[in-house]
Amino acid sequence: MQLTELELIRREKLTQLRNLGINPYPADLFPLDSNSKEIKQHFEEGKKVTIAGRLMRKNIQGKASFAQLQDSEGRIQVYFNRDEICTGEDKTQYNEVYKKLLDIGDFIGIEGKLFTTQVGEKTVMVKKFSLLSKALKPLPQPKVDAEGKVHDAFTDAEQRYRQRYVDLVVNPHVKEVFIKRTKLFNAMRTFFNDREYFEVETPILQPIPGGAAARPFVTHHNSLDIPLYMRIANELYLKRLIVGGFDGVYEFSKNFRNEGMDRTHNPEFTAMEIYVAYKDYNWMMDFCEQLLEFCASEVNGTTKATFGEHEIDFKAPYARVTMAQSIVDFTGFDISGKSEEEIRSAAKEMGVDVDDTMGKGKLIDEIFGEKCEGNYIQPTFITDYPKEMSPLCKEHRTNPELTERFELMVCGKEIANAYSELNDPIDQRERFEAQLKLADRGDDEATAFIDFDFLRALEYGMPPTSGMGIGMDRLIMFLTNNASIQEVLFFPQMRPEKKKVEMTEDEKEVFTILKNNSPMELDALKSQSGLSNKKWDKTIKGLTKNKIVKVEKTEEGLLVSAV
RNA sequence: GACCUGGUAGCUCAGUUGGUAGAGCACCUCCCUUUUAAGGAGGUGGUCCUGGGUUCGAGCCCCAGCCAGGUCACCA
Repeated sequence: MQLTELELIRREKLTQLRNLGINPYPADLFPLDSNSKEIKQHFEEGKKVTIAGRLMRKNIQGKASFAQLQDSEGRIQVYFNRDEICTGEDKTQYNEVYKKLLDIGDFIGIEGKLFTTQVGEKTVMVKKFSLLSKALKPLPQPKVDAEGKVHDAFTDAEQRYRQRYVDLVVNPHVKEVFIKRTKLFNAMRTFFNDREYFEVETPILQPIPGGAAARPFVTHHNSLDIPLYMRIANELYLKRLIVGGFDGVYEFSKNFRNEGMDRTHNPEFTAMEIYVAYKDYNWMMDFCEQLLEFCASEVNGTTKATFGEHEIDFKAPYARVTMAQSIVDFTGFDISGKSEEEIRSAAKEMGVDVDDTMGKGKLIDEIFGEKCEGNYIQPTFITDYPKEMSPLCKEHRTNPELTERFELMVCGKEIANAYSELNDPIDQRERFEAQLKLADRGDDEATAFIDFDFLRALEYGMPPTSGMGIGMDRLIMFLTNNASIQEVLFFPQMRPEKKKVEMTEDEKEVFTILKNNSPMELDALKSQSGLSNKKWDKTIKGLTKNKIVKVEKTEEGLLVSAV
């Protein structure tokens, strides 16, 4: 492993610490009794505290020094004074251990008492400190100046995602995003649990990937010798539980879709799905806006949220527009009662890209997606979707071409999708079969599997039920003003890092030639290697740099020898 | 998948027709007992993403590739 100078220095310090009898990775617990936040909130002059955290700044002024300690709650200033720490003659603890052997990033424990400095900063006067864990790699050290401007921030997106631990240590705003993420989950749980809906878990490995139209990941179970799919949705399992007699079930579902990755798609993402018996989609719309209003204020302390250039407000109620009306609003074209061909040619006139594999529902969806969707900035329910694109949704009570479905749009994106669930087993079977036909016709979004066990469950009877799914990642993006899903996932999927080879192929080759004839003349070695000038130069420099070979000038000329 | 932009020190970034690789912070040494992004003085530190090519000479130009970000397309 090639170490940088900074890493070598820190490793050397490990040895020096051990020579002083200090274990840089002690096993015993550290009895902390406070933290940075508590100290600042309940500050008492002279109070004794025991705290621990990472050393994040050292500002040494001879025999005194100010430093900053960062713990899970934030940072607190600590004051190291030589004569406070070393009361006797031996000043090693301050002069050597603190000043020289402690680095930014090291975990230390501190016993001290609180005081206020002359400039009024709440500070811990260190009486005793101990090393809890030494950091061998240097952290980036962003700094904030008096005007609040950040210098040297750790900003490279690739490095931040690949090394999220570093990102979290040095970028407090990043940590804040994830705290809000968890607050959102907690708020939703509270909202559901208060209404006595029941949190459940359903299979992630499924023999049939159902409940959505998406390409699944496939794996294989050895003892059963069958393919298994990682779930793309949990809908069909939750409905089985409604059949089984639960009145309300919900699950935070990690779903997996084997599709492209971009700033709004990660191969694994989190959806929340909830199903409530004896309800319909009208009830669910009321429920949804109450839920989001509650969640937004739990997360941000207000129902308002800023997203890019938009100010959005999650305060209920939200506008409700039928899909047909929306298309009239933005295109002037009325889809009601029109045939597939009429809609297709209308779409073409509007400049919407359509083809012959598209059925009526898909055509309408294309028009809506192209012309309408992006216009809804404030939370808006779009209702009554075409039947063809909603195979799990109950037919509309007043129009057999439509379904009782809504999606909630925010900033032009869908964040929730809900139905009056289809509970007619015969209709459901026909809809699945229609999907198969669409799939055969070439629509790769149509579901190509029929879950017969799900149909069997419906045949035992499912009460009228409304269900809703919410894209948790997208919702938290809106609540934290992040345009990229990677910013709201701790560990977004990345291409694997290439590992660096110790010796290049050329270096190996040259070394092999040399090993059998060491030492040999440089020119001879060069011509035997058959490398171009440039390549030779790079190779021999690489080898000498890593102290694998040595070049010496002698009376006979340049000699290369293996080390 | 297409196009655009980027990849240089631990971090943030400069780098002139193509002519000895730079700055700030960090780090190291010395001085400094209540400071607050940055006290003073001196110093160390480089696979310029990778591989080819052009050239006397490439961080820079050309070709191919890798990785990331963005825009679109596709997809919920």
